[in-house]
Amino acid sequence: MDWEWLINVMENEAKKRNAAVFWKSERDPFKILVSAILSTRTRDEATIEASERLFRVVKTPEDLARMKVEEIEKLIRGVGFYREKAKKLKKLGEILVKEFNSRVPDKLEDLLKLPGVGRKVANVVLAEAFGKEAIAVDTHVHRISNRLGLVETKTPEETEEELKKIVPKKYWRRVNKAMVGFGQTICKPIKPKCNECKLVEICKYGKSLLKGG
DNA sequence: AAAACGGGGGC
DNA sequence: GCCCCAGTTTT
Repeated sequence: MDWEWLINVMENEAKKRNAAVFWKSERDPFKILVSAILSTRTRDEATIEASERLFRVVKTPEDLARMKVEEIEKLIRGVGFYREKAKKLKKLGEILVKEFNSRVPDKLEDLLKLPGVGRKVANVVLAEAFGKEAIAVDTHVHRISNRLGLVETKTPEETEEELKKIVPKKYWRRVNKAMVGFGQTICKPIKPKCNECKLVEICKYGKSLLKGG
């Protein structure tokens, strides 16, 4: 597989169609972490709006720790599970202050201890906030990897493991980002735009459609 | 391994 | 209005 080519195609399509990516042009690990938690089961457009409202008030873990849950709730309304997330964010602030010196940890095991942080969020933070080689498998990455025929997996965890075997490490971060943008714009869950897709010829799913499936 | 959890957008 | 999308946490 020519990974450079594959990733380029996906990146270009996403860019052309203005895929919404919540961490775009953000480099503060704390803000990336908070946005990533907000993004759980929520589209990136909604995540971006809520993040902007929240970050007008919240700049640091201390801010989250001292705010009332209801205040946080109001600011992040619009994302899924916003009441749960408000509680988690307050707790997140407290934990970061108490146990991590108000810094976002850069180790997977530490990140996974934080409320609202699972594998996907943790890997986004590692990749986007700390520039580490990590693959964050959300439903886009999972779906596209399987459609293309890169992997044949049932769970996101499997997808992460399999991708790590076949994708050269230096491409991990780009593959990550590229597939999310590509999934939002072309390779959608329902009605993917295979007729506009530059990858149909190499895509297991696309080829099966062309045959008349 | 499976289910619970809540809100928004497309048709 | 109904159907579909989107990870973490708990059972």
